[in-house]
Amino acid sequence: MNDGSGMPVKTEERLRKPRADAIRNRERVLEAAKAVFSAGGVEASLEAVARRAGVGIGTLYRHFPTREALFEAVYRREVEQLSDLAARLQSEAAPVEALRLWLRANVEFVATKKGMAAALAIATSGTSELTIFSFARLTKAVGGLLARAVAAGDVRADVSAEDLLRTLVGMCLLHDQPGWQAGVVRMLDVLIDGLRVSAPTRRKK
Amino acid sequence: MNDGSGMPVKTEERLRKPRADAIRNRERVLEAAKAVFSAGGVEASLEAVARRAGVGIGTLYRHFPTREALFEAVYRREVEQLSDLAARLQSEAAPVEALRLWLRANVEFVATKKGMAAALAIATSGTSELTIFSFARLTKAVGGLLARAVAAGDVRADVSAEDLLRTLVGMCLLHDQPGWQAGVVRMLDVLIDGLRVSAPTRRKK
Amino acid sequence: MNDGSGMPVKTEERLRKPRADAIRNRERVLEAAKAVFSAGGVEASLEAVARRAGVGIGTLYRHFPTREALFEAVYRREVEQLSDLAARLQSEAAPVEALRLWLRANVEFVATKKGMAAALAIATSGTSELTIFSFARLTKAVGGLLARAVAAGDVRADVSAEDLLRTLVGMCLLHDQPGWQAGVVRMLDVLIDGLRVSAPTRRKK
Amino acid sequence: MNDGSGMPVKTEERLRKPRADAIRNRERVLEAAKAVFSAGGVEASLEAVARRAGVGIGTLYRHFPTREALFEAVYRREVEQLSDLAARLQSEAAPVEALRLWLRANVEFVATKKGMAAALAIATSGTSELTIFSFARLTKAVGGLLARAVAAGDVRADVSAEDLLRTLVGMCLLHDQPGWQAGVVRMLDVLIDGLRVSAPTRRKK
DNA sequence: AATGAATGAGGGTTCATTCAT
DNA sequence: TATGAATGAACCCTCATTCAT
Repeated sequence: MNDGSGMPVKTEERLRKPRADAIRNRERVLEAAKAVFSAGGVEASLEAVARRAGVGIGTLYRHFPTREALFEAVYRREVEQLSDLAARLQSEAAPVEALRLWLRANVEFVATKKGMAAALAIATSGTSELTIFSFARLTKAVGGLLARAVAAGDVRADVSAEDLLRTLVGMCLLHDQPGWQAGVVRMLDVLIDGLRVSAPTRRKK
Repeated sequence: MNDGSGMPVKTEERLRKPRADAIRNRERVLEAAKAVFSAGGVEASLEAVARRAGVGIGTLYRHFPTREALFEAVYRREVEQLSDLAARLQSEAAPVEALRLWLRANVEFVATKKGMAAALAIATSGTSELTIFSFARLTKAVGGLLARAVAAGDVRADVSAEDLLRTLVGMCLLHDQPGWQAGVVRMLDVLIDGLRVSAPTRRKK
Repeated sequence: MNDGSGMPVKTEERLRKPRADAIRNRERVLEAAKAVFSAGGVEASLEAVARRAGVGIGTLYRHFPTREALFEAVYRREVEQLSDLAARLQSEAAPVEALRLWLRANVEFVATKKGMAAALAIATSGTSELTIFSFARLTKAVGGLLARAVAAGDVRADVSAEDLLRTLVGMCLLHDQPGWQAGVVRMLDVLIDGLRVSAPTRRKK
Repeated sequence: MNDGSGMPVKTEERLRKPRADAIRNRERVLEAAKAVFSAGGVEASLEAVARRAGVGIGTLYRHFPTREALFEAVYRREVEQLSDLAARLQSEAAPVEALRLWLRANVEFVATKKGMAAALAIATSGTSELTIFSFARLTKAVGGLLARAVAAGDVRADVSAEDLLRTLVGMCLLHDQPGWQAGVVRMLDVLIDGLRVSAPTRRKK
């Protein structure tokens, strides 16, 4: 899989040419898919994606042989962003605040990219090998924040990362009601208050 | 044909036509719909419902001329049961406990009748007039319990019934993971702790 | 089939009871069918007919076991009216005028009962045994008028009743254009002028 | 991939993609549609058309996204041929003869391509913008011939092109009876005799 | 590699017709 | 007899996926 050396070892002349446009097309499809899944929901047709990307449907299939593969590719980067954010918050905010901010960031994501809700739902309940990876990554992200808060003595220890993640995602699934975003943020605060070990500082809005 | 009494009973209010099979079929379709909506989500095919119910697709359409009508019929009874339970709990348990029990009852419902999750989701996010009614009814149920707890000074006043209901439903939506039920019950306790005005009594498992 | 006498001859007790409502229902269905076929075209659903008649679909089928049978029954009386009219015109108008009036009467029929066009079309092109009878009857009607005019020396002899009937019906089939009725009447006059043996008296409107 | 000349031809106006099969399929669908619409009327099922054409239903829809589009494609060429013929006859035959020949050509068309009857019927009674165009074209065709005959003093002036066209089409609609074609030709002659201003030359068969 | 034509399964829906009550 | 419930074939149409060019 990896050449490993800087010198051409194989006779595969394929390595040279076909890069530029192939990569551009792949990128275009990803962009289009994000937009289309956001706007039209997860059920959007792949033809619509291809059309928006300005490529043939066949090209889409070359890059992403199944619908799942495309979906995976689309939200993998989102998952990575959230994961990275968790790492950053670990060192940039107090334990409980870091947790709160990360949870809210998720809400933001769903608010701006409707497709994310489905993506997260799949990540948390899907059975495919691909989604398992994403679930693990997100669990690790929230688990790290949670563990730090527990270690600091701020948060009770009997709640698992999985449960918290699942709750978060569930809360975001019903994002079609007016005012859902404010409601979810409010409930996250309530939840965090419930998590606190003692004297839950009632935060003022 | 004969009412068994020996005397002709001609009063037209007598069942003009028995329809043993019609009733049975209607029931079967409802059962099937509950199961299928549970497994396949709200978008499940009506043909699948008919197939599972063991009736022709035409029969399904006769009883429920629109998809909406079927939904409505499926979840109306569940919604009513939950609504009735809330009324009963109002007078049979202490405010916070009543709230907790009702929330848990919802989880039970979803656990035993998978269809409920979809039903609740529809009730909380549907846009049809029918679902609006159901949403209102559930909101009223939880709102009553919430208001009582607030009035008793046990629970903070800045959380709306809508938000609480939506959170509950969201938490139940991902019910395919192993151990989801225990996790949700745990998170509900956390949530209630967060709702308490003071000294959250940490409940022991 | 016919009792023939005024005294009960058969032990078939069925002869007494079931008349009144059965006949009424048959009549109602016929009326409804005429209305529905007129309004909704020939493709109208039989359920719609039954609904309009206020009877069950089963009842409709009891009286008219096939769609064809119903259709036949509906337009048979219309055909009979046209046939009777031809007989009357034979003795009440001059040969050519009688022909003209009868042709126009057909147009009137179609104008007031849209279904008639289809009925006539079926009568002239249908292959079922039932329609053959109607075709024969109408052919005889127009044939009588035509023969009389030929015998009087007013009309050429090389046009068959079938051709004339078919032409008439065809002209009426396109009855959806605005002004079709006046147009058809005008063309019928032209046709009659063409039929005349000599000096076609140009009729003034 | 290579134009065979040995030199790269990059001009984009070159056929970007040959689609031998696509063209063949389109043609097949058109043929099938003509046949099926003829046999089963305008309401014939598109699935039947696809079946007869030997292509998948999806292919039919790709080429003709709506039923209307298929109609349009089917009869446009026929209408054009008839229109062109009218233009040619204007200069190649005496006024009345030109009219007669054109009317007969229509009969021929229907006789050889049964689909034409439906096509003409649609053209004369359809309400879509497409059919209006076709109706206008045919009206213009017959109108030109008619006007020339009127100008020559051969034909009465009080018959409109629309009426004449509609009559012609109606006459051809019932083309399932044996001997219909001879009958229609005969009636067309009668009609033309009726149209003549004076001394209708009785044509011998 | 890219394209887009072809395919057909599948979902929604209607209705003619049969059959149990 | 009258009723209307049940059935399923047939239509329409969409789209995921395959394949020839």
